[in-house]
Amino acid sequence: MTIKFYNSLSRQKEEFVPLDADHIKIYACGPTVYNYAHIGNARMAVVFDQWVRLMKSLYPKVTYVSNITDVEDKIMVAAKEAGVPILEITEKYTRIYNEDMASLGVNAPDIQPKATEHIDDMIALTQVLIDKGHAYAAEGHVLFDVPSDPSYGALSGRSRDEQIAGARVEVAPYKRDPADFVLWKPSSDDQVGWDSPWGRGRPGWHIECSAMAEQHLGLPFDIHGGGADLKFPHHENEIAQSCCANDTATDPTSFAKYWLHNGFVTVEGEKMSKSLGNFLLVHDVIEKFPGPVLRIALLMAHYRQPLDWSDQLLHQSGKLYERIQRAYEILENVDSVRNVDFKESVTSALLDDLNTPLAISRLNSLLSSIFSPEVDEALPNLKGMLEKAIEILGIDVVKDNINDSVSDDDVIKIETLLAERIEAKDNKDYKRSDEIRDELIEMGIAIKDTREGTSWEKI
RNA sequence: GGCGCGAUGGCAGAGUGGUCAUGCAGGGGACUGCAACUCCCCGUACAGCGGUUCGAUUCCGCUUCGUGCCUCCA
Repeated sequence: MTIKFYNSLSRQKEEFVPLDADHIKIYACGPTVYNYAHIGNARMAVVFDQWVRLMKSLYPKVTYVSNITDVEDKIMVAAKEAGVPILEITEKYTRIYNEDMASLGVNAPDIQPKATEHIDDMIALTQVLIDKGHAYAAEGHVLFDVPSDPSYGALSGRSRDEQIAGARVEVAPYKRDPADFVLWKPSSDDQVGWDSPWGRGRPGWHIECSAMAEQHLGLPFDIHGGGADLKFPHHENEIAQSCCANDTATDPTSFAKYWLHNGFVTVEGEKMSKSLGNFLLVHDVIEKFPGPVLRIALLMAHYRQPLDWSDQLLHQSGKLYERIQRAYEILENVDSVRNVDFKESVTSALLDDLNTPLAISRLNSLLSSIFSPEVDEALPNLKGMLEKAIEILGIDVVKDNINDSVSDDDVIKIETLLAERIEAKDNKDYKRSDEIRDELIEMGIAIKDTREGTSWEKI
């Protein structure tokens, strides 16, 4: 019952050994809230929700922290464009993010800290770095002194020389070293800012996660995660800040022991990103597809692999979701028995670096067994296995209440037509019965004949 | 330019040194008046070239192609 995963820091698959098996601590970098979340943002949320579900099924206590970045230059731009206060933007999109993720079956993090509520912590951490000679103030900025960190580059596997060679941005004149990054920057009067020992300003991006992770989890903690594009520079810089502040710069694991990174969602092979403009908003997609279908789609590929978003992916996910719903209908009056064959279970697939594609294939076999059980006596066990699988995969199986949206008048009309159709069928007047079916389809109603009679459903 | 990842049947996507992935799509059949659902059957997939091996899709090397990070990005 041990978890294995690919640790980005060691670049190999390892067995997860908790720092404290009685309390697992996980941090994952959350979104910057200035717009609707796109599918790529959702992948991060679903992947780490999946990790946390697995962890919570194995350990007595798990604390999952995932932040909201609510101070950032892009937010300031968005607020200015909309002509509203920053808070209005950040509150709106934080709420929408949480609602959208909930519709995908993502449980809220145990703690969801906001950057603006930790400015003091960031200032304090920045001061410590200055005091210890790892940071310096210059022209209202405070910069992290990268050459002062002997382990810098441990996560991303880059030497400083490589970065300089590849530097595509002009180096600010106040930087001592081109690789130095901002911990604190000055704000003009019309920009959001806080008072600090270095004047009125705002934090750089990386410092917030160092501050919030330490504040809420303590150091070191077990697992730190996020999207693969955060590995460098964001995560690299977090390690530098936290380890240097704690005089443990030579040991990158003194911040977080393991690092997990999810791959990207792509569209026609290219990364879905805001800059390319090829992104789809979760908010829009859930208008057309149930949340669980999106979640299944996001779990179709292994979390470290790219996931190509397409209509066919959604179609396939939708089919699986229908099969799950059908299985629940079949099992409606069966008592479940929780007695899982662990070796071949969905959970055991997840233990191996969160192999969701394998888990889904096992779910499919399970569904087949439910549709055609060797003996009916097997059903209670199968139901138990299904419930366990669905629970750990976070798939909300909701009975379609879509028929509720049909008006009472229409229901009467439908029932009348169905009664007429049964009569026609009894008289072997199949021409008439097919006509009735066509009429219903025109009304947007699909029917199906079962042993128990005819059921109908809004399309 | 530096560092990294990937290449599996029409599509998606696991996995393995030597017998099965799985799903979607497609074809055939069973069931049903017909549909739908469900069930059964059907495709000699592992980029190319070398090497290691009794044996490689799986290990090693090279080539080609694709893609990611190095700039805000999950």
